[in-house]
Amino acid sequence: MEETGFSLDTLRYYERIGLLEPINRNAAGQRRFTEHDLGWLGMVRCLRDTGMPIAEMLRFAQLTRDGEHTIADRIELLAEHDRRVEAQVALLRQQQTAIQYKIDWYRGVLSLTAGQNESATMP
Amino acid sequence: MEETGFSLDTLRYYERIGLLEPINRNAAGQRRFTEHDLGWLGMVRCLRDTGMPIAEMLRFAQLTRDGEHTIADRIELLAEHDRRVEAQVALLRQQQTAIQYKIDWYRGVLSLTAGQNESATMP
DNA sequence: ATCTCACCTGGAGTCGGCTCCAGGTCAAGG
DNA sequence: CCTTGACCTGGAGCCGACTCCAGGTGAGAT
Repeated sequence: MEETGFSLDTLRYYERIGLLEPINRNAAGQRRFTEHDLGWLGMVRCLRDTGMPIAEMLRFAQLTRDGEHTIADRIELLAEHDRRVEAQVALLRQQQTAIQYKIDWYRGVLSLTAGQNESATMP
Repeated sequence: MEETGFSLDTLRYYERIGLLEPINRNAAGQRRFTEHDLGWLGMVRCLRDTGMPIAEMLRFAQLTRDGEHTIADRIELLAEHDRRVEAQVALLRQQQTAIQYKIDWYRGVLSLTAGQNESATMP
């Protein structure tokens, strides 16, 4: 199995549920991914890793299958997802700040405690 | 139920699994969250929303229960999580760029098609 | 006084997203 | 020629994180 970045089982699963159109097989019935498949898988990876649920990816897949006249819909779908990603990043940044603040706070406690030990162990 | 940002069921679940220490009750047996509880819940929200699995939050909760001598461990845990969040944000940004690129590409197709229609509808 | 209603409990169910299993098929290497 | 190993299939199982259910309780409104 070529390194698509997904496990074989996951690829089979994606094909089963229709997120991938039926993959071509060689004489022995084994999947042979085309460049086209790999391109689509790249898209899937991108959407999945940015948190798009499978149900929505299925909708996107359906739109791409339905032809050129769905392009406006596809743009809308992606643009909305893009907005969600934007929001997600903003929230992550904010929460990261809180985590870092907490770490710094702990560091403060730690240096105070070290100070205490210092004076306690140096009478 | 006060707005902790979690559903009542989720709060009960968190208490059951030990992510929250047992919550004080009023005479009727209903939960009354203290400021301390709310502070901890804020932390939980922060960690959860940045993708920390419950198992790791449980570990963090255990460390805080175990007292001051675990502070170095807590710093380490949070610092490592912080690194993961950093990586997550970087990846999201990258993938967002790909999504935006795709949107632009679709827009290009769309304007070409519109152009075609234009010339097609204007003989 | 009775009704509504928001909470309580333990336990079971759901959902998304995989992941594993048993049994079978080919192709190539020793 | 036989074994190994990577793939095939349909279907079942698993995991994390909730979410819902049935039956019950006490407090306040009508």
